[in-house]
Amino acid sequence: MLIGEVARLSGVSARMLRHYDSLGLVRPTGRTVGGYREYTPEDIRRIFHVEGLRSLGLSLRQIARTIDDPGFTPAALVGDLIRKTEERLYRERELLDRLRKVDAAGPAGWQDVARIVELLHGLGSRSAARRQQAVLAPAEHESVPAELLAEAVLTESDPNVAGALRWALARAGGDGVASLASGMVSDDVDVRRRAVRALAELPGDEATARLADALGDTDSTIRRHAALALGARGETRAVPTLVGIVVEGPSDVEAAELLGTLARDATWADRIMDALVDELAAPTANSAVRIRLTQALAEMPGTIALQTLRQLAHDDDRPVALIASTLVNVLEERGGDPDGARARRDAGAGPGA
Amino acid sequence: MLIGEVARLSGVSARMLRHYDSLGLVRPTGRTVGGYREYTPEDIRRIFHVEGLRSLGLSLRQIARTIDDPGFTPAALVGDLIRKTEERLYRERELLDRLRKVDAAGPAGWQDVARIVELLHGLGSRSAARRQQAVLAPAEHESVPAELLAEAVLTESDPNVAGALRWALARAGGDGVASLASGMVSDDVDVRRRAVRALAELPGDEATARLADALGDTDSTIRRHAALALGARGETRAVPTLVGIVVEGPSDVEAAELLGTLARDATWADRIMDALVDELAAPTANSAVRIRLTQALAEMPGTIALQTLRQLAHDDDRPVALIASTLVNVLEERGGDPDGARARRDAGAGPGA
DNA sequence: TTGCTCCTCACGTCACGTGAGGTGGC
DNA sequence: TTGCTCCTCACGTCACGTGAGGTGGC
Repeated sequence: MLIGEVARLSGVSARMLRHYDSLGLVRPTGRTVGGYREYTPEDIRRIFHVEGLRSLGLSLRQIARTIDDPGFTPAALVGDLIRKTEERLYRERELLDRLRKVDAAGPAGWQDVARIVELLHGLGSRSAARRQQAVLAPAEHESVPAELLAEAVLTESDPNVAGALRWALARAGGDGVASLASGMVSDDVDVRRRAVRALAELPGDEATARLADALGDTDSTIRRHAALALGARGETRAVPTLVGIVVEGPSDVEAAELLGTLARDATWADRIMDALVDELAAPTANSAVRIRLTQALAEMPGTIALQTLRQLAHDDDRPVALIASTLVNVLEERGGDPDGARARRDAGAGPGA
Repeated sequence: MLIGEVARLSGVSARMLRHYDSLGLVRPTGRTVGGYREYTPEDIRRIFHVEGLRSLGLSLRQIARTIDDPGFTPAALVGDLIRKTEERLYRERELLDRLRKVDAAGPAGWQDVARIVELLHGLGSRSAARRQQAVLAPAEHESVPAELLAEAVLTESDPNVAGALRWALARAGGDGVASLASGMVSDDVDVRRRAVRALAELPGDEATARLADALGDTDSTIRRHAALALGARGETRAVPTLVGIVVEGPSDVEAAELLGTLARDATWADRIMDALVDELAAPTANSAVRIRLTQALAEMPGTIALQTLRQLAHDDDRPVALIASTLVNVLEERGGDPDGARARRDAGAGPGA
């Protein structure tokens, strides 16, 4: 069979068949009188053998060795090819990830592209200092794609870098909310915690809505961050969780202050007072809890908590009674002072003490 | 800054920096009196810009265009790079899959490797005829890795090719059981059906154990195949499912014959009779079901079903009574004929009719 | 004078595609 | 004689590494 027909049959170009010949990989058994290569069926089988090995990624030189060198067994080389392929696969995946991030950022020109790549490179560094630098380096006028920052903040474990990322994200406006929202549904509680902290620093209704969702999270730290951020935005949805924070302890002062501010609305003043009084009467409330609740009462605006504090001044729990009576004195002295903060401080005991 | 220091700083070899220069990509702003390239900080920024674009897979020529041609915007090229990368990724995955299959087959020499690749290629063909040919082609003496056949049988939708694969798998011995077992836990019911049919044709205790597991499958077709195969192996575990097959209809004749064979064991004869009689009395049993059960009684060895059939000859359901009385006559004539099959055939009515 | 750095020029890599220029068989 | 197939030789691809042979600055 002449080279053209063999090429058609095997799918290997005539050029490559001549190349195989010159390398000694597949030498046609005969030649015609005119010098044409003549392939026997056995030669053709050999071509398919070679193509089979090539489809595994062997180079022509390696295939030549498989034929010439009987000691060259498959085991080691196949293992090596697997490792090499896995590595290429990994690099291709990384490349694709980078390309997709660049594409998503919608760069206007190649200068933008290079900047995004540089940022990605910096954010991907194993050194926290480099990551920090990558976040802080871009000049004022350079717009950094918020999505990239959002994605980075979800995986950043270093607190300083995370802080820088949240700061940069907030400065970039509300664009990262969608990415953070996807972090809020992660199975990884750490990712959700990072997401809620970043959302807390983002402006806008969209961020507020996500924070409201976070009030239903299974993790108490996440609920706490969400409630404090919502409270600071005047969102009364956070009230039950804020009361819970006062009960539990961590961030109770901040929560109490926010409850005081929210209680300037008359409707909510009643509800908040009711909630605090309920918690004071709860059978599970120990002394420390009741002290925190008493101190929180002092944050209520005007004198709406005065009546309750007077009753607490006669409480069976001595520390509670002492703090309550001090707060009563201060409140009575000040009269209608709408800001209870000074009153509480004057009561002497720090919160949670 | 001279080229050596730039190379150290940027990680780009001096050779490549000279190459960039010759391509016009990054021309150092100056030269020393001695002719040494001198790079300014701006030149170095440019090098990083180029490296950034290179990390996205742009060729040096493409990067040159991004610099020279202001109309050459990122959008189209980045999209194109993404597509190309996805395609390479796909091909690398396919290659890795092939390599792993070859590795798992543990070929002794390169001839084996080439044969396995050829088999994989054939099995992966879109043409059913080619797949068929790939299964049937290997010569008698060539050992085909059973795992590959097992994996192929799990995805083969063409019934002829699937039959050829099961045949080849059975011929290859019990080696494919592990792969088929992994198919038995697939979420895809079709995969499990293919697996059970292949297991049914494999010899050995391991295959038997997997078939026994399949009796608990949620799919009735799978339970049926498993029970029929187990029954044929004399496995009494299949009895409840075999009785169920008689009730349901499809393959009832085969199930009845297997129950007859299993009933040669005295202990099981009682249990099988009890089960059939229970089903005859079940309130859900309609006429067709009771006809099938009656015919199954004729498969019981000796005359153990004679008493029950005599009662059924007076059944309120006319067709049941007719078939039962015919079967009674035949059984009485034949006396202790241990094989009930002839008796049932003599009763005239086909099963399920 | 001795290292060191730099210079230019040029070959090799690897699996091909694509000619150029020429020839054999119907 | 005209197409068609085949022949050999050789260049180009792409991003480099690695010399060879030579020179400038401490």
